[in-house]
Amino acid sequence: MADLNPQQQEAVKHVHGPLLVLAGAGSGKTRVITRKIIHLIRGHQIAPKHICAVTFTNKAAREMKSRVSEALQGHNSRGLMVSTFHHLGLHILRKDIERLGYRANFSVIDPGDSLSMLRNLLRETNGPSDLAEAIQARVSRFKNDGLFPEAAHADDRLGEEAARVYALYQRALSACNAVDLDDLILLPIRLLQDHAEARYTWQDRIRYLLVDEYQDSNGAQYRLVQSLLGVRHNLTAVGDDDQSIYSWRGAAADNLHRLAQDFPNLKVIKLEQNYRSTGRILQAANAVIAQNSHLFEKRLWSTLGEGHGIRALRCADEADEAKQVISAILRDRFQRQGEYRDYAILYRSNHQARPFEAELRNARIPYQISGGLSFFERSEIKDFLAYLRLLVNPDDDPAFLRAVNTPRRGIGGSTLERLGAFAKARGISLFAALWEDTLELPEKARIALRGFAGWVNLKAGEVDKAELIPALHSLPEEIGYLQHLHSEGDEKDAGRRWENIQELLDWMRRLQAQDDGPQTLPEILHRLMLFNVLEREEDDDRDVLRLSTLHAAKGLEFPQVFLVGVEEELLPHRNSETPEQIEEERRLFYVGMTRARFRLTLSLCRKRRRYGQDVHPTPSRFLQEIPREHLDWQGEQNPEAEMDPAAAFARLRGLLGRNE
DNA sequence: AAAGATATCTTTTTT
DNA sequence: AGATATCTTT
Repeated sequence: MADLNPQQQEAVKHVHGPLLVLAGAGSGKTRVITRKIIHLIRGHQIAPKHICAVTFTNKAAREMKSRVSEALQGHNSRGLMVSTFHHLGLHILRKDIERLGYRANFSVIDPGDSLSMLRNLLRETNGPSDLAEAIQARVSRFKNDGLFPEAAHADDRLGEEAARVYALYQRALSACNAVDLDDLILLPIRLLQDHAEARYTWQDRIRYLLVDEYQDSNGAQYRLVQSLLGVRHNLTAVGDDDQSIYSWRGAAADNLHRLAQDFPNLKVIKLEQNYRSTGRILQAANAVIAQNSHLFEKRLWSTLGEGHGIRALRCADEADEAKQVISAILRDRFQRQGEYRDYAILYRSNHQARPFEAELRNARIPYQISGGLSFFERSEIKDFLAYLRLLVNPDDDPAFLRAVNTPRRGIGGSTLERLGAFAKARGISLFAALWEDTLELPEKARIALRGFAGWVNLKAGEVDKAELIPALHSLPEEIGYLQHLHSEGDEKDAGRRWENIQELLDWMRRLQAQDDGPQTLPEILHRLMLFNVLEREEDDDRDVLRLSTLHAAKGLEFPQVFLVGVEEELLPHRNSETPEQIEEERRLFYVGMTRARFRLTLSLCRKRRRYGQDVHPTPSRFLQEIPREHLDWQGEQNPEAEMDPAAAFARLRGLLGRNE
């Protein structure tokens, strides 16, 4: 323990009772959790299966797990649970969902399917189907707040409508034997609340619960944590209210505060020594975040020396910004003989990545980008997964609808509509409905439907018995998917899509080959549903430059960070209006700054294209919150930055002349 | 059903 | 500007 500071040690050694660790950026919080797990296992002889650590992302979970098992070497870490909240929920449901009236082969549907289900429900009930997205967000919000349909209320029209549809939606899901992402938290709450036996089992199983990024947990997750703790209260919550950036998703940073009320004997430890950033970066970040109101006071300090000031780059436009940033990276990398992975380009919203991607491709620099279009949103992947889902759970209506006519089988819209109405009236799935003899259909349609359904049944049995992966490999051919791809687009496109399917199969094969990897199709499928990108361990070791949103950068660190587009309307984002929203934007900026170890560069543009029109952004207000002595403007002088934005804007307009 | 023309919206952030 | 949805025409 000699390599931990006194506060970290205290946190690790505090084993019994509730503990809150207020961990500033770069204060070694992941280390504390990891070490505590090891301490529990080695020092206190706790069986790994009684320890559960919850992280915010899959990646963080993977990292933590590998660090623990590395340190444990001799000890077996089998049974140790390190996962996201959603994964934990899935784990619980896999064991106990039958108590809630679902069957064990339940599907997890993606947000796209959930949206179409909601849209259909709205259409059927003459609701505002054009507002399906907004309603989906509201329903999701209910769920994130831990509210079941009967408890969901709202005081506006849209909310009322959402509450109404929420109930229908849950019923529809249950007819399909399916759950959505939010249910992975919500249903376990219901399970633990209503089923004492399950409650005791899980409370006995999870004796030590450690939660990372606690400031980003939402109401539902808070309730889940409470119900898992039971009377034991062995909770270690680690978080930082200054890094709370998910309130739009229902996260409540005052979950940190609620802990103090819920547990009078809560022990609070602050970690204020920063091991990541050099002094001037930290001082600048401190100055910025000092503008916010705080739940807990803390002040980060570092012993890494003063370091460089923060470099500020003024660029002509977004293309110039990309050019300047990337040539600065190239120059620096050459001088230091460093690696691409030492640099990250961070931005507020995804679309800002575009000019950078263009520039990087141009310069043939390898890069990795966060977010954007996910692998699992590609139509060929969705199609293929729909087949797999159907083999596991034929009642999965969204999967059925997708698979039944891809490739075309001559089952038209009117047939499906009639089938849908029949199923709805009886509260059964489409698959179940098509076997009913009372269903009135043209003979041709009936034969087509039952032919397809018969194939599903046959194949499901086959996949169950035979060697799994070979059986799946033949699937795309068997359903004529390759042909389907070629009939849809050009050669190149079809080839790429086919490769994507092969890649997915390959990924499944590797998942299965892992030590404690999923073995059966349902297991593999459940695992797949919780990823939005194909994540591979090898990816973490590649020497590539990182492009990332500020949100996705949380928890990461880089020797050098380029935080781009530091302009009003972008950061803070134009939709952020209330003081609370501005504070969240400021935290986002703070999170970005504190990712940097020894060099932080900010950039902003004089001109930018928005919706095809030129705009002249003003420097972000956050820029002015950085003490001037820590800010080094590059190139020409920047009087604008010191001016009031309106004055700067007027001056810019003058400089650029008439063209608006 | 498919191609082509036109209108409309887009840019928050994600497990 | 570029992508996507919707409408028109064959």
